Amino acid sequence: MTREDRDVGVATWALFLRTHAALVARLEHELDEARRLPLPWYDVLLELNAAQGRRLRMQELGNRVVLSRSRVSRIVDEMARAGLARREPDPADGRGSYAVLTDTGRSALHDAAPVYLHGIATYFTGQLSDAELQIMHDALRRVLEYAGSTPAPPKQPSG
Amino acid sequence: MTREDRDVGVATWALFLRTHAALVARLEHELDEARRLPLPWYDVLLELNAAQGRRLRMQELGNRVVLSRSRVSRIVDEMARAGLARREPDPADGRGSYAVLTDTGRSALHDAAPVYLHGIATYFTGQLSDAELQIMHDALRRVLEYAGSTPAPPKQPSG
DNA sequence: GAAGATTGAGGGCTCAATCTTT
DNA sequence: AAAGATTGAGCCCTCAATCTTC
Repeated sequence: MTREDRDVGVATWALFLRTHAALVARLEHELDEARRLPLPWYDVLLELNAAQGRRLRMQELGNRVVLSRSRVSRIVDEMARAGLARREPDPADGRGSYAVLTDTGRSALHDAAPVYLHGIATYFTGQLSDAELQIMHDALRRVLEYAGSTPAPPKQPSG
Repeated sequence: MTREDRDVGVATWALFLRTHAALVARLEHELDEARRLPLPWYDVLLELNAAQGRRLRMQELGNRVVLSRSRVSRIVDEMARAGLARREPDPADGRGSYAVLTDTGRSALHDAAPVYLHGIATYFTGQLSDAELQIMHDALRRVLEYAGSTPAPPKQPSG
């Protein structure tokens, strides 16, 4: 790797950080503006809707939305209070607890999805060619897999 | 844009979010492990070091590290207490205030840089080909510029 | 005693209000 | 009264401790 290439690497990393910050702020703003919906709530709705039986264990939900179990626990509480989800104990294992999407939640998702999708289409994919998109997809998959495969900073250790 | 392409778009966006979370956690961890240095501190050191006279106005520093003015104000306080930076009033404008890199700060940066650079090289650029890196660089630049150019969610409005 | 989940405590970050200088 | 910066209030998030069930 030449010196220029290394500079491109650091520069790209910096761009990655700034772009992430800008885009997340953007989408959060539009989602809140249009639907009064925090981004993490949207993510939870999305994952629950995609899951078998529209329900997920707390831990699994946390993994998918990239939030700690404790945060998920509180968010599901709030969403339950708002009627978008409800809790259900796991009949097979008394320790486990499910978050289940309600009809209200489902309709909130269908209501919010166009806003979010439009944001992505406008600010992200809209600025990229099909080829770029495909390359980024493959590249990010590789990076993510590597970061996940290696010894990892223990996020919320077992006990 | 075909249906598959749109799916790739959303999937890539999702990967973007997950990869960002994983990588930042990674680098933060290694930097803290090796040098007891929070990532925002590293960023501040970096920007101050790169700046004219190794000093920057609070507002400008905030822009560069993607942090609010208030956060920067507090971080510079902490870093001053740790001896890595100091404050200086702007002689030309009594309202303004500079953050200035100290020798200690400079040496802390030189100490920490290899750790950070190594992390980027290992987890990010190391997983990408030169071509991919170049494409990502150009693509992100375009996305960021567009997100910045458009009416924007007012981050900390003027007054 | 380990696993799933929740609760308590605390840090990071932003917004709004305030203070100072122009 | 506007601009630069700091302070006060409060949300979001995680870690550690705790409770319950296996």
